[in-house]
Amino acid sequence: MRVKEGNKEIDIIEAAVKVFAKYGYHNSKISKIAETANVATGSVYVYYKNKEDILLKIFSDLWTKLYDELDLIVSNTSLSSIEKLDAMIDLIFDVFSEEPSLALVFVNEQNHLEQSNKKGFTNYYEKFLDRGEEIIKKGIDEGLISENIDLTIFRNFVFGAIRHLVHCWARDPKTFTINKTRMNVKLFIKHGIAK
Amino acid sequence: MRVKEGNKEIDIIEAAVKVFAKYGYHNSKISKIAETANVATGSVYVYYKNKEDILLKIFSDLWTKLYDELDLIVSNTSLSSIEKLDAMIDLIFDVFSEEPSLALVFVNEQNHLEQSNKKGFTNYYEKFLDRGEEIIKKGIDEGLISENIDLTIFRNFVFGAIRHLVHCWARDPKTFTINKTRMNVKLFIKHGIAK
Amino acid sequence: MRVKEGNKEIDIIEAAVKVFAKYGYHNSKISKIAETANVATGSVYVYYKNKEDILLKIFSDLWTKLYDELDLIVSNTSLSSIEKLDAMIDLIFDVFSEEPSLALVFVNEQNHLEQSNKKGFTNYYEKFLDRGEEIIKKGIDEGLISENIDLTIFRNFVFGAIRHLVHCWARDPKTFTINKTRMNVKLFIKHGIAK
Amino acid sequence: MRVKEGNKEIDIIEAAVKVFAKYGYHNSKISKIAETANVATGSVYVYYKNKEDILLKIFSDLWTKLYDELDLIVSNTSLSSIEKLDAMIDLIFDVFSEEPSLALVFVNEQNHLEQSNKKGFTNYYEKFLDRGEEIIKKGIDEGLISENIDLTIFRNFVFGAIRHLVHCWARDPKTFTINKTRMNVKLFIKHGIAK
DNA sequence: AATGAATGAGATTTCATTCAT
DNA sequence: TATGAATGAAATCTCATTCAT
Repeated sequence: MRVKEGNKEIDIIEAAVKVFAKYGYHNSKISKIAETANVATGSVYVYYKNKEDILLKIFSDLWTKLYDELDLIVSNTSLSSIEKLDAMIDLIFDVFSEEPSLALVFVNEQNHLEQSNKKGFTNYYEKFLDRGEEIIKKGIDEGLISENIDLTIFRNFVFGAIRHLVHCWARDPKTFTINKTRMNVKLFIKHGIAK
Repeated sequence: MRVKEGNKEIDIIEAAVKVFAKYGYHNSKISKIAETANVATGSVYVYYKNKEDILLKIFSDLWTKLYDELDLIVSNTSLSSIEKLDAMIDLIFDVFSEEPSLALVFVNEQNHLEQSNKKGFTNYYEKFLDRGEEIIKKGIDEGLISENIDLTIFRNFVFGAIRHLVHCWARDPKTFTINKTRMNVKLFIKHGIAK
Repeated sequence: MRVKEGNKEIDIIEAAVKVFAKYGYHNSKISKIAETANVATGSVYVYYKNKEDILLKIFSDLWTKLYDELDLIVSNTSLSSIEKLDAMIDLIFDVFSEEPSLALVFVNEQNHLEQSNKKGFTNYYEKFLDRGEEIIKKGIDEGLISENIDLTIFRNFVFGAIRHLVHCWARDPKTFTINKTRMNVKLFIKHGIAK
Repeated sequence: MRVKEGNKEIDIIEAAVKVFAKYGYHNSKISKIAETANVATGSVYVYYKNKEDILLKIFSDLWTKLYDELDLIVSNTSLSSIEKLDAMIDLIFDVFSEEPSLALVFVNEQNHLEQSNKKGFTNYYEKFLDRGEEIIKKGIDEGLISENIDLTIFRNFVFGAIRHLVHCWARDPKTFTINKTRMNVKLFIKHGIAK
């Protein structure tokens, strides 16, 4: 259990996630974030260099978490490649379904950060995708997955697809039920839609 | 009277696509767009109400074009559903591969517009997806496509996947060759990756 | 009878009176005046040097008209000073009651012009007041009007009072009926309110 | 924290009165007001929402002050109605003679505010006139003032007259000496000019 | 004379960031 | 550390005026 004991550094991040999710990065004011975090405007700059730095922290935390969890899956020797693939998809949906605001920020602002190409962010993001790619490679080696696919393309195909569906879910959770969505995704990825 | 030489209305849009692609919508200054279009700053406002109006025009033009072309495909009675699906994928890649800047704007700013939810935009975008969905429905009826898929989820799955790959291509055309990319996409969508 | 035969110079003035009355001088756009006059924007500048020039023309026309009519009254040897005073008051109310828009422009923008202190305007305005002052002087000489009044103060007292009442009337003609208003004004000026 | 030295809120208002008086509301730039107040441009917006808000504050302060002082006069049981009327006239001249700039702003911009009809302003202005009207009503009841006058017209007659004279005084204090002016005004209002 | 597209100077306003306390 | 008043650079947008036709 996390106890809320006035950790401003964390409060600010949590507030920023909410505010960025609601208004978008560029329309979010530092003063609004500070207010949401119950902190003075100036205090934000005690913990973060500037506005972008906050976004950077959000994403690096996110990808670190995703990476660490993915690592457990990949390292788990009792799972087949296909099962790992499923587990990876579940992981992503699980992480975001806990925090819809984070999902929105992730979807809307990831491009922004990629453009400014900060280290510490790209690192973890790429590492995550690399780790996911290992699953597929293994699957190919084991003969479970087709050898005719381009791994780089595939991983971005999946990334884009899931990101957009997370977006859909965050905006309209009734239509895009987590379980229905993830089930379909697994199906599409593994078997496509052709009969 | 002073008469139009050239076509400033179009020049401005083309300039805006370039500038938005390079700097992102929020970091693009009207003065930069005007400069790029060889036009005075004020002239931008002769043709467009404000900055967002320009973006709106870019997107509504884009989706109108995509819709019209998709319409031809869907109406073509000599194609099977699967062939139509392939043709739709080709269409998207074709449109963007002609204009990498437009591709970047499309990828980065679509969310922005969806949030402000302007008419004239959402209309065409949704209509395009609706039309694409018809292909799949037909395919299901014809027994070519699995009946176990959720159409709404599927269309967003594909939309997100392709959008991200277009992005990848625009940023790194060497790695994400148009042909290799579209080939893989068709494969993934139809057959998935499982053997 | 004035025949409307496409005299742009006049059309523009009449349009300007309407537009200034509705939006105020500073919020009135030349393009709106042109539109109202059924004339192209550029044509306004064929007849008037700039925006202020239009206002100047409105006021100089107004004061010229008022002056000429007042001249007739003052020169009329068959009227007593008191009757002339009454006639002057009637004159002002008559002129404005014909054109409520003009009344509003008069009230709201006179100060603006006085500040920029253009000739051709101040001239007629001052001449009008001078001519009015003659009536009072004569009345004093004839023993009809108190000799204890400061003429300069009096003329501005009356000017300010009537101007404001014209304003009241233009904004709320039901409450400030022309006849009731002018009757009261005559009473106040001549006899004050004390019993 | 950085703490208020001096009082910028008041400094800005005082600067605005000067600047509005000199250039008129529409020709006054925020940057000029800020400069005059020895404050950064942005600081103006810390205290006031926008330019009109500043004007609003000036007027509501003014009318509040006038109202409060008039209240004392009206409530003073040792004065006759006629004496109260005189005191009211004195009050107005006293308030403005302390601050010629304020007088000019009052005269030139009151209409502007009436048009945009903001609350907090109209309230106090109308309340002041209402309170003044009470004096007249009482005077009528006491038989000191003629019962043949329309109160609404009268109050606007006086308001317009005095406003314009305040204007004359502010622009040319030599000619329109406060004392001479107020003396004449009292005379005109009470006894008119007829012998 | 008439047009209206084009101009560009300039003003308002915003808000990330600073810094004195 | 914490504050929040103060800053001022920067960007959008307006519109009077111009001028090529």
